[in-house]
Amino acid sequence: MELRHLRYFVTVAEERHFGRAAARLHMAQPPLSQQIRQLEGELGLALLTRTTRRVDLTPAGAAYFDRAREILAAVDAAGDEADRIASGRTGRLIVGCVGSATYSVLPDMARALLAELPDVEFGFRGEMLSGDQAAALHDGSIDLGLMRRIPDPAGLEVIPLREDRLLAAVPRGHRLAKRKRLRLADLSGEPLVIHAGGGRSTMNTTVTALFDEAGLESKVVHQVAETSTLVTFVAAGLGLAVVPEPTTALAVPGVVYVPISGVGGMELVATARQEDPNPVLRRAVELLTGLAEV
Amino acid sequence: MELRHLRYFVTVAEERHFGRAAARLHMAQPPLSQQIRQLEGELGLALLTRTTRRVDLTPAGAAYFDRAREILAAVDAAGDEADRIASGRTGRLIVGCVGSATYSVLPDMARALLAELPDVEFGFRGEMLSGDQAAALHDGSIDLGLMRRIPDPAGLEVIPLREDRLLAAVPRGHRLAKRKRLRLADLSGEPLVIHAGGGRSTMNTTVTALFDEAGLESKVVHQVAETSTLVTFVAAGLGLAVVPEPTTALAVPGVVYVPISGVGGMELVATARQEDPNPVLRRAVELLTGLAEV
DNA sequence: TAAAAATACTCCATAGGTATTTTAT
DNA sequence: ATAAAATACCTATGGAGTATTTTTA
Repeated sequence: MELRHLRYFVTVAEERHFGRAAARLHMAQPPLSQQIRQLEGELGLALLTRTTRRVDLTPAGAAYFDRAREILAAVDAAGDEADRIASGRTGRLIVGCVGSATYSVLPDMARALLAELPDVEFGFRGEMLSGDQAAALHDGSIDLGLMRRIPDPAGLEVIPLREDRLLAAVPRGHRLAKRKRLRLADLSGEPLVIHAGGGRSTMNTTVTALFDEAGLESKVVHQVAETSTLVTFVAAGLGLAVVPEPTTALAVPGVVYVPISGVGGMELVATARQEDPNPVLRRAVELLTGLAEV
Repeated sequence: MELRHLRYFVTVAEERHFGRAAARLHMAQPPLSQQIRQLEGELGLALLTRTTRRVDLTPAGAAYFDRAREILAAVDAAGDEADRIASGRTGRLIVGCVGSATYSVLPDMARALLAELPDVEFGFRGEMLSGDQAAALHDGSIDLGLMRRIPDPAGLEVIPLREDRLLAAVPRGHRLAKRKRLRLADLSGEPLVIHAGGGRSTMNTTVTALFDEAGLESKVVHQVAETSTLVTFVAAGLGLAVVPEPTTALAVPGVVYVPISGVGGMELVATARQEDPNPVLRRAVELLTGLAEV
């Protein structure tokens, strides 16, 4: 059976006349009769009762008529849907994000994406470590990652977004809290709260490396999984922390942010599977490239 | 576009391999490739990404794959549904019924029909006058009528079901209530409650005709639309009534039913549109014919 | 270089056309 | 008597087959 049979049957059922139906279908009446008979033969039942004066639907034909119309509409709808997806107007996009960008960069980006692609279904996963995002990109559980630059982004496409200064998060009242700026050495010996996750966490690796390279002692008193917890711990006076600038969006009372001089910033990048054909991703990448240039 | 394209695409999408898909479809690989390309051409978009090592679905292709499977399943389901309807296993049947049969014959029949045709959707309309049922059959608002035999059943098929004796409904305590049987003359001069509806009501016509033919006076004090009201009025002592035997199923306290001798019974028949092709109706008619013979 | 899809061509099955007959009102 | 569907037969489009080339991992 083919869609042709359904199209022909629907037209005959609408016209209740083989001649008029054939005209509407731009074909002759005999082949139309043949095709309808062929359809009835395949179904093994009568869809129409014909006399020379009347063509009528049998009860089975009436039900089949309804179904056939639904099927033909579904065929059209499937094409339209595919078209919307292919053009990037509809689709799904799961975005991962590191903790430090979850509270300022991610909301801004979500706003921009939703404004530009209103019919796209977005999923946002905050507080993901950069290394976990790379794995999630490969296994397909996210389509786009907002992460720190990682050493080996094999098979991944990297779009630079911004460079974030490093700040020290200091409890109000601490001797360093009044400083306009400070140097890494000022933190030497101070109790530190750092990100958990070891090598999978870029913040953990970076902070540890900075102290090591400068030959300074890092006295880690706590390792926490979420950026929000990190800041809360500082506010509670449990220690100091080194954070990228967007973390200041977490304006927790009792925490003061002081820029650290003499250390490089941390790059925030958007990452996607290389040559991922998802048109929504392509449009999102274009949009992010534009935003980064501003 | 034809179902062939959907079948081929679904198979390729399932196998992710043109060669294996072609084998499953019992055809060669080149024409399969051609048909898929033709489908993509008609849709104006890519459904698959092919290399010599991998065949993958594009996002649009993944969506189209889901839809195509739904559509193919719908095509099968439509055929199955038509088949069930054609064989009378599924369908709709609206049954009309006269008041006197609404309370005993109709429930028995409903039970029998539902037992035999469990997937059929029945609709029952009780308390319909025979004339109204004939009209309802012609305009399609009922498919089967349980009615009294009418004089001119043009275009209708009539199946005799049973002959109902006529009884007098008498209030308890009335002088006739103790009689084993009575004659029509005993009712002459008594206050009568009869069915409303004039010529459209067979009960009305029959009772009126019986008195006229016997040259007896009929003293009609009330005309009511429902059989239940008729019996209630008798119970309330407003008058006597002539009713067919199945009405006794309405065992209202205070009403005694006494057989009337010397008058014919009233035939109850099932009526349907002549040559109505509805298989459910055909099966119902068979069933009723069987029941009537018992 | 080897596996797989695409291309080039050939063939025939069948969708669709024309002429005519049958059927029901 | 007539309108309309069915039948008979013919034509030709295009779906499917075979042989070969191209591509990429």
